[in-house]
Amino acid sequence: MTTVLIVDDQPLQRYGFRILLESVPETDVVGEAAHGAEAVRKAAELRPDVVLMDVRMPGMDGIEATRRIVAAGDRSRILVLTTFDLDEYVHAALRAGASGFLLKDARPEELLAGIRAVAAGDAVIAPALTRRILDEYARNRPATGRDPDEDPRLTSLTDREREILEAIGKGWTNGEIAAHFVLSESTVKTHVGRVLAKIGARDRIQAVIFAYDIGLARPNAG
Amino acid sequence: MTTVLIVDDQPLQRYGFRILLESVPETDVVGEAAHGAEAVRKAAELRPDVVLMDVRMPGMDGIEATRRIVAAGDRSRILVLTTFDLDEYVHAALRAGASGFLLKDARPEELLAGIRAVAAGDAVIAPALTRRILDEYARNRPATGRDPDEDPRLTSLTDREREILEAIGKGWTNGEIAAHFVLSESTVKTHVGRVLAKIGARDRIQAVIFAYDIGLARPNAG
DNA sequence: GATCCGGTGGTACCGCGGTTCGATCTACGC
DNA sequence: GCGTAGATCGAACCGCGGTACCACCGGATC
Repeated sequence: MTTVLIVDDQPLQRYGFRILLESVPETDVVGEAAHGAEAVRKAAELRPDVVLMDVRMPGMDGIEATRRIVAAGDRSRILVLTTFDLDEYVHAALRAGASGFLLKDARPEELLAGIRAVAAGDAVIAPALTRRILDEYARNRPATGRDPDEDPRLTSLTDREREILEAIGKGWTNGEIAAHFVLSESTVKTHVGRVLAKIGARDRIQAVIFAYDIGLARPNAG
Repeated sequence: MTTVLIVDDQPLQRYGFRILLESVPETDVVGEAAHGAEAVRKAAELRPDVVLMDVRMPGMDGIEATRRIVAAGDRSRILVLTTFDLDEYVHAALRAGASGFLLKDARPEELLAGIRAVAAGDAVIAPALTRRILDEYARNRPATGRDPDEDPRLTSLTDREREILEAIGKGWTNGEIAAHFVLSESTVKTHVGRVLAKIGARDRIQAVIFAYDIGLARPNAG
């Protein structure tokens, strides 16, 4: 049984959520809140498994409320809901510690599945938003300051050589690189040799260090 | 109607997917491939809306195949499927240009929903994986405030071995390490061998990466 | 057609890296 | 005194890494 706190400034909207959640046996609505401050208070008091959080609310908005609930250390998971898929909302909500972000035009089953996932400790994001987040993520992870592309020693590398350098940075042997890119080991050696020459490294170990220094490789904590 | 190309080296797995996809009216299986190379060829030939791509395959794997199909500029969307939720796979697949990443233990409805989303240009990720991606995305790199001393794999090292590991992290050769500490190269080799064994690295390159991961070595910007 | 570049592939060679055997020496604890 | 752990050194061995040199192909450019 998953306990849920519904946070939305519109009574009708809260009513709709309540009806939906009470129509299935696995969720139990333990409270409602009409604005951020009330949400923070009730979250601390009711300790729900999941908080369904609207973004736009008078007074304290859903983002700030999310931040405070997360900061309070309660184990409640926050599932943010909004009508608008503005990037700022998504960014802010996730930064604030939300476990999920769905649009209000989601189908009922999607919302229920989202609550299930969030309650289980997983995360959900509306597919339409996932696209944009992934684009950013795949493009070498968010904003860590330095952009590898800017390094002059990298601009001289061809696309393939850059891929090879990344592989070296992962600690792969020539054989592993060959297997991964489906090349012969000879070809890999040729590429590696050119990479080393271009970036001014005497061996692949210096190349690994180079990759970390310019941010092409990143420490993998934990 | 969404056209789908099924890529998996296991015929039984392909069969299962085909049965599932043919059980609903909205998807149409237009082809199958048993390995990466065939996938690339058939994707170019059949131009499916969605490619269901297995990761682990003999010869060219799913990651490389994804990269090539995306690079070819076909509008096919790739939905990567795997049994293992290794971060390495997820990273690689997304960087390769996949639009989605699901685990094979997904329920049939989830897979169908994923195909729907991907075909619509959205992206999907298994909730269990989304959690980790968001963690990385949301916390904008927490300044690696890790203390090397805390790592249990380091406590087993003697003082000398720890010095050696630091030297390895700097990219020094055995000869350079010997010169710096005024030792014979044989001794350095002995130490290095023990360090590798203790931290579980197969060669000094893995040791360098290890040193960066635990914060013993730090990227040197510029 | 000629040329250049990037990617791919092969052979041959050599040295470093890593392992596996040893071995001696010191410091410390029982 | 004895045992142990750590540091030091050596010989021999093998494989991977790196270099040198050459070759072929496809596409872009001249």
